[in-house]
Amino acid sequence: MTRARITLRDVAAAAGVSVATCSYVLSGRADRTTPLPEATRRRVEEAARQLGYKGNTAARSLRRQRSELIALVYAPPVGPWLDRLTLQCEDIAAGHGYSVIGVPIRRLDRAAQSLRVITRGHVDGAIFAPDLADFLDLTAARRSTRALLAFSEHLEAPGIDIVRNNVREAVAEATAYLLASGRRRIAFLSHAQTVNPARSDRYQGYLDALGAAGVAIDPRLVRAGAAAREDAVLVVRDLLDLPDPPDALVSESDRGAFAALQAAADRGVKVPDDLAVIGTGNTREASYSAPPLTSVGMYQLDFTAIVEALFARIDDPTLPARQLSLPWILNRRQSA
Amino acid sequence: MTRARITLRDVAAAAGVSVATCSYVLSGRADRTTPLPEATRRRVEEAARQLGYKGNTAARSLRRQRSELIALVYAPPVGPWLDRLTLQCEDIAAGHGYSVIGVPIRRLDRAAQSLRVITRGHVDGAIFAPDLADFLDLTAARRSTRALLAFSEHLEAPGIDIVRNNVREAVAEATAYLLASGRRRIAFLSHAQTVNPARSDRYQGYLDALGAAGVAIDPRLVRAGAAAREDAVLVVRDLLDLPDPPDALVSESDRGAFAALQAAADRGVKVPDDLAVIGTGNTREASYSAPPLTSVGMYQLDFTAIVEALFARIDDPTLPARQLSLPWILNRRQSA
DNA sequence: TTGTAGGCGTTATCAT
DNA sequence: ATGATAACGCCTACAA
Repeated sequence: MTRARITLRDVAAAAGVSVATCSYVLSGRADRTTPLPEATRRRVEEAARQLGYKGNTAARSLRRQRSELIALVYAPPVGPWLDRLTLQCEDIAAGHGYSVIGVPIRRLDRAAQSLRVITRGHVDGAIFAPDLADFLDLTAARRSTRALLAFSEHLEAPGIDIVRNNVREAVAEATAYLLASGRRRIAFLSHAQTVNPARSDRYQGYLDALGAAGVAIDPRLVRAGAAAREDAVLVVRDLLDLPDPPDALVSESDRGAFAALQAAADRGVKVPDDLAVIGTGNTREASYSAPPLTSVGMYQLDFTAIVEALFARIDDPTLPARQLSLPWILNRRQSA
Repeated sequence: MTRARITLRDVAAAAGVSVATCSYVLSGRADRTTPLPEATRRRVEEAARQLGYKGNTAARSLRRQRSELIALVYAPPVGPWLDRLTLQCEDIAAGHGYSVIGVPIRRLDRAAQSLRVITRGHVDGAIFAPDLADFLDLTAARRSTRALLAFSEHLEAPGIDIVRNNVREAVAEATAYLLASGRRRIAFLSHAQTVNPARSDRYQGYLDALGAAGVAIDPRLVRAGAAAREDAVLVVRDLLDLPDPPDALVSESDRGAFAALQAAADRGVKVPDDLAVIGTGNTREASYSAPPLTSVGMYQLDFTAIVEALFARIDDPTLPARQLSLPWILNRRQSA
């Protein structure tokens, strides 16, 4: 119980060889010209197993200048796609001898604290999930790690690989889809306090589609302040009580869309017949709502190339920054 | 860009003092008998700032035999309570100079891989969220870290602090609540393949309450196989189609309870009038369903004592294992 | 085929 | 009041 930690030296003593040999056997990817004889290798492995040798990450990191750890930075709550990303990260990381840790950012105003794991040099690389990198100061992180990769629509930073989701185009496509099905009074629901065209790709996409179709924008149909679900319900009720209510609604979030479904039920408005609803994010709950929510977002993704890009940069941090693409799509369900 | 990492030696050179002094100024909590003169301290701090000195965690860990990192191990998807736990962990950890990392266990069969962060000695301590510790082999983890704390109903392991939630008692209370409101045909819905009384505290709680009230168990009302939501809907529809259908339902998960709400809607059965529904877990969605779901689970928690217990054990791993308690309660909403 | 030795960057224990 | 210096445990070029 109180027995000291087993070190390489202990193993070496037990196996009757030098620590160097043990190191070669147990963790050596050293390109030795000649491999060790089977007998020695076995003796060392046996001794290590018997003693329960665990190695010491700190010592190894110090020596190798690598922690063999990558971080996945994200903002809860998360949906299925982050699950997939994590799983794939772990697989690919394992292939490189790396482990993956999660860094949940609960509150943006404490991000710096959460990111200490990165800024203090605990990890060799980090992946930033969507809707995060644009609001974070990554300079400290960039200096203290070998590789950074961010899902972001706008960020451009030297030495950081970026993944674009083409959110604006996807929302435009969704809006166009509503227009194509004959809807003309399409509302837009934002979770921000005020709708700032300059800051919202989603709103821009909405505008793009209406503009392209030559449909005038009715400012009364553009509503903000739908951050909390309760507020969103009130906002949508208000929309439905207009003398000329919307016949469709695009929400900047799935949460707002769920609120719209609820408000519609409250008012006896049928979805999708009287009101088509499209959410954004394609969260897990979208499949479960009544009716299931049509939502713009990622789906069925293969993140392999992205994770490999991170490892490529870990191997060679001087690589030119790359832009990768992972377009959002319209996931059609029953609400529109 | 390619400039080498700044080390203490660089700072020392710049400040014109020794590395020892720098170490003391920059990170020394050593209880020196006498504090350093203000002038020296300032000179060092200035030099460090100018050079952008970051420190090296690996070296520090190696020397101090501490990583100043704790892990929070959990199984997604997560609800609000894990958010709270994380937030409180981060606060308390920060007070101890520690950072928190998340270790999501996506699949139990790969847990060992995910747990390498712990078994390889990257962290000084780890907290295991509920429904995890009982299915994991913690021996490797226990040996490679200073402190372990697990939310678990049954686990008893030397040197691991345990938090009990009293799940069985809470489900019994919920069932008793249904009985008290006059329900007699109370169904039980399990997400397991078969209902194994020996392994399910929730089912045990259900049995306890029925037994105490002298209500006979109708085996037809006990259903398993409700793991996926779609399956659960079918199971509940089947229940509702019985000649003598249930007037209440206790689900082993909130997911199953949502399915019950949906199945009830499909069949025109009113909740809670014709069918009272109680879920388990008190997940975030419980507040959002129609009607909002009454659910047994944790709520409004203060994890301070728990996290502090972990740090106490980090400070002194020889502490006797403690049992802490954090009872589940019945969170009443509208479905029962 | 195996061992020796130097060093990764810090911190702690002495000296000075 | 400050500075040498020896670990911490591991990896690897080089020597034997």
